[in-house]
Amino acid sequence: MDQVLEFVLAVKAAHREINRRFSEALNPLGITVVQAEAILILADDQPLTLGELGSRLIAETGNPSRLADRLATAGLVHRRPSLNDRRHVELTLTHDGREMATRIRQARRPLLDWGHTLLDDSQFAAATTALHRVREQS
Amino acid sequence: MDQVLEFVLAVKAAHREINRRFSEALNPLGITVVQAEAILILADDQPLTLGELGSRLIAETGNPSRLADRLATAGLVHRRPSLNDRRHVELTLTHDGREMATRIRQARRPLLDWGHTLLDDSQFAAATTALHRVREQS
DNA sequence: ACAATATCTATGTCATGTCATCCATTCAAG
DNA sequence: CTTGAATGGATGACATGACATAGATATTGT
Repeated sequence: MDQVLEFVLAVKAAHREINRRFSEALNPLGITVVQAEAILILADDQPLTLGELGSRLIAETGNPSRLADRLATAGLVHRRPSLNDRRHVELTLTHDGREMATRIRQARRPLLDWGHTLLDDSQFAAATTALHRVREQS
Repeated sequence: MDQVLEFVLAVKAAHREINRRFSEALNPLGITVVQAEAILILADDQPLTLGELGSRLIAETGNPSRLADRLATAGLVHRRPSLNDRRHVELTLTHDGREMATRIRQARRPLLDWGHTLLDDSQFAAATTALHRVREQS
């Protein structure tokens, strides 16, 4: 089979497996993989508007307003219209959201440890570089 | 950042980019990436039951009965209960489905050519091996 | 043969990705 | 300043992935 096609299928398969494992690890916390990503992004860099969060989530199009809905409903995120530009919505973590960020980091640690058993550093570096290449070139 | 985490994010990003490009290429055909995958799988190996198709699509859980619904509605796939075991549904491509398989292969060729410009063979082989490792190990 | 179990598919629910559209707000051109 | 364009977000529509469950059919144990 074409080598590019094999690579593409391998990316798909790895993505599903990674999602499955992370989803399983996050299940006790009652949140999804994407929700966890959003919380960690906010924990690193608050406040963010919906659009900024969307860019960091690598969501090509659209905005994560429904994701923010669910996080707000779950009491993890606070939404407030920006004072400077009332088109913007500023997102910040609530107290529960900050606690959740800590629990997410704890929950994913075993997965990262597992990952380190799969490949050595140079292999990870090479694979990551190859994957980045897909996005860099037009 | 943790190397595993970088790898995981790179897999996500590459997956989205790949899907975006393939989706764009298939758009003129009026089908989605997953539908195209299913059609090519059937073109290679007919007939298949829903469960068999599901395995080849690397869908972890569940069955692609709704996917088959849409392909049948679009007139690309024929569904027939198996005579041996009436729990099974046998899927075969219609005439339109076989034509679609050809058009899918044509539509994706430029993408595969583009892929070959990104990395050389050994780089693809290394990356694919690394990605497979994610699924092999438990 | 009958009953319990297993298998395969269909279907419902929820979260997400993607696309399109609408509305409020802001900015820019005149 | 007023009007038109641009921006940010909300929302609807559709396909999908994942999970759960139900119904039909087949298999197994007795």
